[in-house]
Amino acid sequence: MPELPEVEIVRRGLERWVAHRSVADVEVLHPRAVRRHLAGAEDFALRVQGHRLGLPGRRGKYLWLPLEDSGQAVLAHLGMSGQLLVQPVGAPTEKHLRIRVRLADTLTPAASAADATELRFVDQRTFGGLSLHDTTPDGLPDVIAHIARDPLDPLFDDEAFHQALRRKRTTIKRALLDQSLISGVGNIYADEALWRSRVHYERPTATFTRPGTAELLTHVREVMNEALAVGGTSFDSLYVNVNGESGYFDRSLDAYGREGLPCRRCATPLRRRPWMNRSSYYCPKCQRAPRAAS
DNA sequence: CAAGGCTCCTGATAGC
DNA sequence: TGCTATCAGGAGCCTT
Repeated sequence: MPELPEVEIVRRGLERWVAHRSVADVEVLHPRAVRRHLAGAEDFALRVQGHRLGLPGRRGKYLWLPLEDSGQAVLAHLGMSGQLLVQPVGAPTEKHLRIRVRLADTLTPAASAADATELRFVDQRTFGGLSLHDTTPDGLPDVIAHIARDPLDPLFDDEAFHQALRRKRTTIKRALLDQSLISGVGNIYADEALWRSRVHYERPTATFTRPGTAELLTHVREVMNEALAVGGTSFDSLYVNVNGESGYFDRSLDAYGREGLPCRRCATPLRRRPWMNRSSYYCPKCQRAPRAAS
């Protein structure tokens, strides 16, 4: 399930293999994979083809490919199970191939047709998709202007984040997953960062002290950087990076998915609690529930 | 306006 | 064995 580190790995793959190439043709195999396009998938395809692709950008879990000289960009979100694969032309079609982007040129003038590759969007659960948007003057697709910077962004404002927590009347895990406050954190890394910080997921955000917020951000960054260092997490075989290679960070998870297994700090069995139609994993001893919470 | 809940989707797995 | 129920969950959208 791609979170910031996984999406960044994909972005780097696109930069290496797809940037500066031109779109020859777009084939949409599943209409739902094209998002927010009232004119339909066919119109989306027509508008994208013929353009040269610029350097891929990323904000949080969104990534995009600028269409040069158009003021527009193709925005991608991988959802839960989405993959952007660079595959040899003619490679067997994936079972859940949704969109195929044929590229007009090869990587080098000397490359033969046998080396030609294409970009494929593959997505089993179709929570993800591609869309086309105008870009703001700073190059951001306009529809993601509300997405906050991520904690690895040099311009992320720790103090502003702390003040936002103080103002909110919500709980910390909800805040970590609120992409308008801090982007790139999903269910897995939220649980990991909270476990490292010894903070219960239902702690009210308004109770955070400045040092407490600082420690939490430190752990969010640690978790993300460790995942980046090994190329992202994968544990259900649905996520692979842009070249189809699985990550292996899942072996390093301390909280997520470890219900009943001993806490790596205190050996207390970890618990899983239903939470917002998903699960929260935590150590009942290290991460004490706030008094107001159940 | 803020907060929280609902919903989209498919496949693996558990349970009977 | 084969069916059904449950779970996975990002984020737009809706309700309160």
